[in-house]
Amino acid sequence: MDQRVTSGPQDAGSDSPTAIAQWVAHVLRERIVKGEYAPGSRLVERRISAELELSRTPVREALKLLHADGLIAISRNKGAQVLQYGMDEAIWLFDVIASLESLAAERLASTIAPEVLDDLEELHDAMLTFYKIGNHDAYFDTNSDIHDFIITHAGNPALAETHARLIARARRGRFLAIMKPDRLNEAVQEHETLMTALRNGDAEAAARVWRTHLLHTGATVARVLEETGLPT
Amino acid sequence: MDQRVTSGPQDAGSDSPTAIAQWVAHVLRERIVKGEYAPGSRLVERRISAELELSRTPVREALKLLHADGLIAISRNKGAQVLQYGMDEAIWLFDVIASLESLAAERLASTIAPEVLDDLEELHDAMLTFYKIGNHDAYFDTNSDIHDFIITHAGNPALAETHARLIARARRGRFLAIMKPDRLNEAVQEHETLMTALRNGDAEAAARVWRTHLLHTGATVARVLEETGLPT
DNA sequence: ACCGCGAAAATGGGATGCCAAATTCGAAGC
DNA sequence: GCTTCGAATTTGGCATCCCATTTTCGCGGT
Repeated sequence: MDQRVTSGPQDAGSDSPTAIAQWVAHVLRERIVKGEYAPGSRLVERRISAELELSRTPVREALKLLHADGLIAISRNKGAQVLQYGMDEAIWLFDVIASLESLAAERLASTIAPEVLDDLEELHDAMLTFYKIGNHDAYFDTNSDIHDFIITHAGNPALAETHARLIARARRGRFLAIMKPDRLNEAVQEHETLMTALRNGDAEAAARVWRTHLLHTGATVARVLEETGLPT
Repeated sequence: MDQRVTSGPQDAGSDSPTAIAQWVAHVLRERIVKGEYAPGSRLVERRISAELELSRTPVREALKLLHADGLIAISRNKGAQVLQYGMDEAIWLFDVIASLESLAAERLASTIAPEVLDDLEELHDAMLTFYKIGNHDAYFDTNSDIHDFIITHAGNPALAETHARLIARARRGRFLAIMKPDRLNEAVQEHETLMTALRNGDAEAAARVWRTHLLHTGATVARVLEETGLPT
């Protein structure tokens, strides 16, 4: 297999430090998220270095990054192994994400400036449009943008960092779980409720609906994980 | 090479992989938390390797760990730098920690087994005793044990990991902030309220009081940071 | 056939050398 | 005396080598 496709390490912002390691981490992360590396797969430093045609050092750093992301376990003479991902993991993960994004929504509701709200309204409208015309890819992308927007504009860097640490694992579930139409309707309604709360500056309502929204999403992911293949 | 120093890396559980890097990280983390390395200090790989008498590799890994802890920034040719820590950082941090521990308390309240509650009662009683006799060190240690206990027994590994990532920074503030007596009384009362909620299996009340408790703690830390030296 | 046992291979951790980029500092020019 | 430019130094990133430990696997004994 040759992942050395039309985009080498140098494409990913060579100016930033440890750019190569981050590129390697990105490549491996995508493979794990997309299931190309099944849970339990062994990621051997020397094999990956040979495949990507670089030394073990950046690969090793990349594996540490994936470990920090919670995607792999690293043991001494067994290589890095892709962690299992099932119902329990999804529930646990979204429980935490729900708390964090709820906090973000709460803080955002009480501090949001009109022009920031306008930007969010635009994203929201775009999402609604994609929803109505049935463009699922664009819908999900815009949906992710909205969630990121809320986290980013909550004004809490520590919150943003903590959240960022968890999204890789969340994406892992979302990739398997193409939301069902019924859940989709509910999700859109929850988004609508959040917007109302933000417009009214109702922090408590924003926090509540957003936590519920994410817990529902987690439950949906867990359900899909249960229905499809049971890893482990 | 033989890096055998008094109280060297091999003391910290040589069985686990990357034991040396973790030992180095521990050493440096303590120095940062205790203010031995002031904010803005430069942590140079080669200098630390020389001082600890080992090669740059484990030191480099340790620096990555501290970076993941949010204690330092790493830039290409300037060495790792200790991040600032002031009011804002403390508020941000405890906002997130409050959300996480609140979730833990909520989940624990609805699932706690009687024998687990008994263990927690013991910790709680011990803390009250230390409080009454004025043993502040033991009080704070037991207090930390209680917080850890709640996180650990909430039954959510993702939550525990996420929380663990943040405590290093929290300790940084707590080291500067020896709580004031008035806040201490309030804190003890909040602990008492939590225990009541847990005994009654009242998840909502447990979540509410525990979040309040941690937000108060964060505010106290911020206040002390404001009163003492203003870094930045 | 089956069970040990030991050698060989696999594998991650650590040490070290080299390189590129950035910072520093002194000398030259104004 | 002040500014500017360039060379030397500093410093982290990457490559490569060696080592300890674990795993694997084949051979020999029972």
